[in-house]
Amino acid sequence: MPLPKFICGKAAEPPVKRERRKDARPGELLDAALELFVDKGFAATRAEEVAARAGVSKGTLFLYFGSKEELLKAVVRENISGRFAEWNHEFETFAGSTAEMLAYCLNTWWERIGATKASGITKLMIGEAGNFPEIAAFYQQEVVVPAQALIRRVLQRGIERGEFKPLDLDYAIYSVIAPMLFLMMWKHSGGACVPDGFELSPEDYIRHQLDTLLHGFQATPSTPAPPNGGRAA
Amino acid sequence: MPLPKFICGKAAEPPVKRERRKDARPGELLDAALELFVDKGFAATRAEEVAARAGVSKGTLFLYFGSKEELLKAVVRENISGRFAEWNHEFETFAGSTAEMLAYCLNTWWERIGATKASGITKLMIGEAGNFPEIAAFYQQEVVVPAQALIRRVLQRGIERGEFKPLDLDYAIYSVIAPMLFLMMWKHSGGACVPDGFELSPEDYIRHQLDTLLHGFQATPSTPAPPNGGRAA
Amino acid sequence: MPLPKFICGKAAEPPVKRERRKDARPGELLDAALELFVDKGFAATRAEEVAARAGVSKGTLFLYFGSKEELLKAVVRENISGRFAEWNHEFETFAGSTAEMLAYCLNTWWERIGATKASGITKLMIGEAGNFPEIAAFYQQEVVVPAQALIRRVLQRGIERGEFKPLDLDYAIYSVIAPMLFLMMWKHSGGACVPDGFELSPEDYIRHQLDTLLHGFQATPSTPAPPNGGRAA
Amino acid sequence: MPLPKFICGKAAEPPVKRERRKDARPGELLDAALELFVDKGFAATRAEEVAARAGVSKGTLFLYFGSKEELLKAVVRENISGRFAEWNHEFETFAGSTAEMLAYCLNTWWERIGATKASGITKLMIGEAGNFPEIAAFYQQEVVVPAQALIRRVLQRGIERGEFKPLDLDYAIYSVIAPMLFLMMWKHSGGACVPDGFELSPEDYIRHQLDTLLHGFQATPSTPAPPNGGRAA
DNA sequence: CATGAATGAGTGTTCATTCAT
DNA sequence: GATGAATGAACACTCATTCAT
Repeated sequence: MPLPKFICGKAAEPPVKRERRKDARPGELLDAALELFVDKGFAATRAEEVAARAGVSKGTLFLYFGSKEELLKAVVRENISGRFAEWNHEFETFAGSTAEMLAYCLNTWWERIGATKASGITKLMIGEAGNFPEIAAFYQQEVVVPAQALIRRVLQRGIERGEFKPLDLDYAIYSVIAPMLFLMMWKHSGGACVPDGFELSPEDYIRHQLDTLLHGFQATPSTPAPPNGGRAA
Repeated sequence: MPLPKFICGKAAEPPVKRERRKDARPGELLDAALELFVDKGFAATRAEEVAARAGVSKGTLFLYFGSKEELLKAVVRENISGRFAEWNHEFETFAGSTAEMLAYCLNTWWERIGATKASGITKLMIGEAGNFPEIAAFYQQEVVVPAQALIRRVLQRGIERGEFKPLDLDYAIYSVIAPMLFLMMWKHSGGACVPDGFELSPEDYIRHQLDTLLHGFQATPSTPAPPNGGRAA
Repeated sequence: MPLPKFICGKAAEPPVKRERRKDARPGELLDAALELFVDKGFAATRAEEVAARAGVSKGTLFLYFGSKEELLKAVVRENISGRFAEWNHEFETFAGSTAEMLAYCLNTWWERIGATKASGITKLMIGEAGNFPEIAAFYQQEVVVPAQALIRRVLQRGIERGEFKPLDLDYAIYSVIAPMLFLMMWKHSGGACVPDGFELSPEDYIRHQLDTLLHGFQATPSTPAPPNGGRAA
Repeated sequence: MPLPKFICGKAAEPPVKRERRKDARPGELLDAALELFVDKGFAATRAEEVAARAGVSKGTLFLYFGSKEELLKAVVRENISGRFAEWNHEFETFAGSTAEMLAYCLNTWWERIGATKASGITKLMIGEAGNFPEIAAFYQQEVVVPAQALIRRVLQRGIERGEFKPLDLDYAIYSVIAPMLFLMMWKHSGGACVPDGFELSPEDYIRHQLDTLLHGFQATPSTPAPPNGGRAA
């Protein structure tokens, strides 16, 4: 029933270069998966596409990852683990002012995460958390919680050193996080958050946000808070 | 096989939601679809689930919507149409200060959109924009662009009336949008943006953000801008 | 992307007669499955083949049976349940000699089970018991145990009534069962037990076996064989 | 690579199963395959499992056997070759009574086949004959036919020597075969023929069957049963 | 010779979509 | 109109087989 293999007049088609690079595969697959999952969503990405983009066959994918879901988990782990340990250390030994610290924090985040493919993970998680509670929990515990803890510590430091006014940390934290979230959505939401053609310099945006944030955080012992600044009813 | 529903002679039986008015069907389907699409993602939601939640059969869904994709489009359109026309009008005739206007703007947005299921659409679009460029374009044009225009107009008014300092609008806009985006993700990201147990009062959060924003926007009445405000290196 | 359906010059091919006979389906599928499972083994039978033989599409199969394994379970149940209840009753009220009873037993078994497709189930179970312990247990409990109990009761009766000599029932039972097993293998083993062309009359074989069995069972070796020793009609 | 077989000068060193002699490979693979095929069926056994059990890699299996099917064929052939030649000889020169001969026959069969893994082949063939007609034919010709011929010859001898009454050999043969078949199914059917916990002594069972058989076969209707009929030692 | 990474045809299962009732 | 039985294309995953090392 199967047609003869070399029926076409051409020469015997090169018999499928079977490379052999066991160690390189998983990484390539994870990269391919990250990109496709972020672009098209988990459910809409076919396992075979991932394999193809990594330059291997479908079977090979399952040689390294037991299932598509395992692949997703691995993608999340791969792009996250260890980031915060390193980061926390940097901040424990930071010498400058807390304003500088916050600036360093955001800029570094952009460089290391925001500007890289890793930032797509957040979008991915937003879309799939509902279907994969296990992965969502993992992400939350490995990323969300440490990230917030880190920011909280920075702001706390500012308050303790008298650089920042007494802040309601539970809210202030999200003043810091929201802009980062925004940047990631700008990059990955396909226009669902920012009009397509919009030119945005993330670095400028971050600088801008820092201005605003620090302006709001700063102690300003002299200037009394505006009587009731534009506060909404 | 199922017994007739009202076989028992007794009286009781409250108005029984009537047979289900024909005309209401599409709306119920759209509601069901919105909820499920937001919860589980488009691809992971089965057409039959939507139908079941709307209390109709699978076939009926396709009677009203030619395909699952059409249903998605309709969901997006349904939850957006006309919002901005109404809104724009309100703001053209707004009398108070621009600070009040911005406050009104955010609070109203929360009431009418943020707090409702409609806010899930944004999450939905973020996840599916990549797979449905047509819908993404539609959403952008019908929602994202008008929304930004509206905010831009508000900020512009503040500047023109001397209430706000000269702002770089292209960036300032996103200082307003980011917090709203954050609130929507807080509600819909299933813990991918905010730790699960975190208690947040959206109203307080908005008030907080307004404080910060207005503080930053305000036209330095007396105090000269700090030499180099907390700007980060 | 998919090619137009009716591109070929012919008239529009009859659009797939969609019959609609819900109640008939499961039975047809079970029959088809029994036959194929017995012929080719469970693992080597494709779900689609079963569906095709039942005249439905692959999807329809899974509409009625959650999985191929469920189908196997259903096949086993379908062809067994209730047989023994009925049978036991017949024997409780049996009036004749125990020799006649045993003859009736074997002959009836052949008519109702051995000669029908149901006899293939035994072969099926023999082959698949290792892979489906759950089904094997079910089969054992529903078929093997009751069958042996029934035969034991018959032999016991013979002994109690002085028709049979005192038998070691634990072994005697299998003298009765082995020939039946043999007949099933003859039918279903594809020549692995009996040479292919061998003509065997099951009825004659059973008569033969009965002769031998009764000869061996019968009490009073001194007494000349009864004029027509318990021979069954 | 494999060391010379008896290189070690010392005494101790029990044969240590040596590195694994090249020549032994196919045999080990055949043993492993037999066991797995019998336990799980042909289709449900993975080539890799067979290799693993034989202590070699998947690739090696295909070095010795062109395909899984070839392996099956080899398993069947391997466990059959020459058995009957040897056997036939033994019987041609048998000196005792035919009753003794039959007893010897069954007991020897149990020792050499029934009690060994080879008995699983029958079960295997029963299950797979349908899918591998070629193998089935081979098995039939190499095993089934000779086995029946042998038994036929024994019974014939009994008749010719006046030890047995005139038997309808076509049926009598199967009175001998059925119990052996039963024993194999008892061992290999996973409870599909005999309830799981049932304790059966094959030797006792065979003795029992011999009694019955000889009782039925024996000539001399007038003569009371011989003091110790053809009973086997 | 032996290995095990790589392949891809094959199969169970799902689900959007159709259509006879 | 409404229904839900039926369909079949699509996809995750398996595993016999190949072949570079």
